[in-house]
Amino acid sequence: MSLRYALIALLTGRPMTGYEVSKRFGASVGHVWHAPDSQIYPELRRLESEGLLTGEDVPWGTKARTKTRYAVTAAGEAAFREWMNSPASPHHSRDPAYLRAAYLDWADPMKARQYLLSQKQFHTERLVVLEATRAMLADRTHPVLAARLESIDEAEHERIIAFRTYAYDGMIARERADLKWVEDGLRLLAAND
Amino acid sequence: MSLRYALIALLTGRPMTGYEVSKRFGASVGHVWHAPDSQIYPELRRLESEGLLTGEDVPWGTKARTKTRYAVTAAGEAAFREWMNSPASPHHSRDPAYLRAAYLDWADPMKARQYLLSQKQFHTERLVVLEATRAMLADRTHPVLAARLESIDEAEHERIIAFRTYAYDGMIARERADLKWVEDGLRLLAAND
DNA sequence: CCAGTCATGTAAGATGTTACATGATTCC
DNA sequence: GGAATCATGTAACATCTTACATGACTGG
Repeated sequence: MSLRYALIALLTGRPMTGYEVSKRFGASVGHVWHAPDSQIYPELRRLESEGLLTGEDVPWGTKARTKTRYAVTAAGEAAFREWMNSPASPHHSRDPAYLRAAYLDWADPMKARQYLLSQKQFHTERLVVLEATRAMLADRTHPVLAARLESIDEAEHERIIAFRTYAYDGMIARERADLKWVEDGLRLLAAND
Repeated sequence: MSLRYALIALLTGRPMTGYEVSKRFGASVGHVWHAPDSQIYPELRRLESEGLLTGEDVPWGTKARTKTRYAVTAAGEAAFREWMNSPASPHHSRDPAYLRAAYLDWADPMKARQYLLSQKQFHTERLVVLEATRAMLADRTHPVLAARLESIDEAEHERIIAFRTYAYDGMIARERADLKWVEDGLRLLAAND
């Protein structure tokens, strides 16, 4: 259910084609919510059919080819606002990392170490990307944020930026906690073998 | 795909009926991996049909009623070990909390505050439960862990407990980070309104 | 002219959620 | 006798993953 709101949220920044949306989901939005193309295109169509987005055919290339540029409608903004104001259902996290960690005694120590090292690399890389994105939000060089700010009263800019960076602060804090945890795991393995 | 390994992992502690498994998923295992009854019972049957578990009918009550007690087979242990040794696919976290946080400017400030307060309560309560469970693992009063240890050479006990508590340390650290983040959010809201 | 990007999906299957459904047993 | 617990699901639907599929356009 969150995918649709992630899509609307993104498109409040500025209108985009499905392809652009899909690229964004591989980058900044993807940090917050991941989805593959095969979910994005159909969901955009569904949102359009429900009147939360408009799909405008714009010419592309030399021939009579077109691409669809989606924009949020007033109804879409209202639906998003309503979702934002609705109470959140408790979120069950289901992270296989904890399951593996708890039963690491069942793994070959070599493989366990390899696993933790790959986790370490994953978190390290993700941390770099998150921090870079947060910096782009803070200094307003983030393209979608910049587009969004243009359509908004300047008095509100600071507030919007504060919330966007706040979300990244949470993700960054979590990554740091996870990274430290993985490093503890490597020490634990080393101590045991 | 992880549900089945969570089930096998739990049952390596000791044999259980579907009902006991389901209760455990509402408690300690549930911290690591959540699943409702409607997933648990069919999956246990599937695992039995694949030979990873055995289902033994044991009498229950006075009449000819029976319940099924599941136990891990050698094949089940092998499959679990194999999974533990396989490289982990990158895990895409999809936490609606970050999506909401990033767009908190769209919410009514009152509702945003209520939302964050409910998040705070959720994390606080979860933290208490996680710490209590971790303590029970550390002092070996956790029933499933205790049962598991009985069937295992004492030289290995420390190692097993270390990994079980290590998993909880990760979840606890994450909860603490999330809690701090939520509190920052409340301060941010207060500063803005 | 060829590689990379832009553009848009379908289809099948796995997984997870929500709601509903039923009855025995045990303990007070 | 009644409430809580034990026991076990089905059914419908939503969501997500994985694999496959196609072709035009752009820049070097």
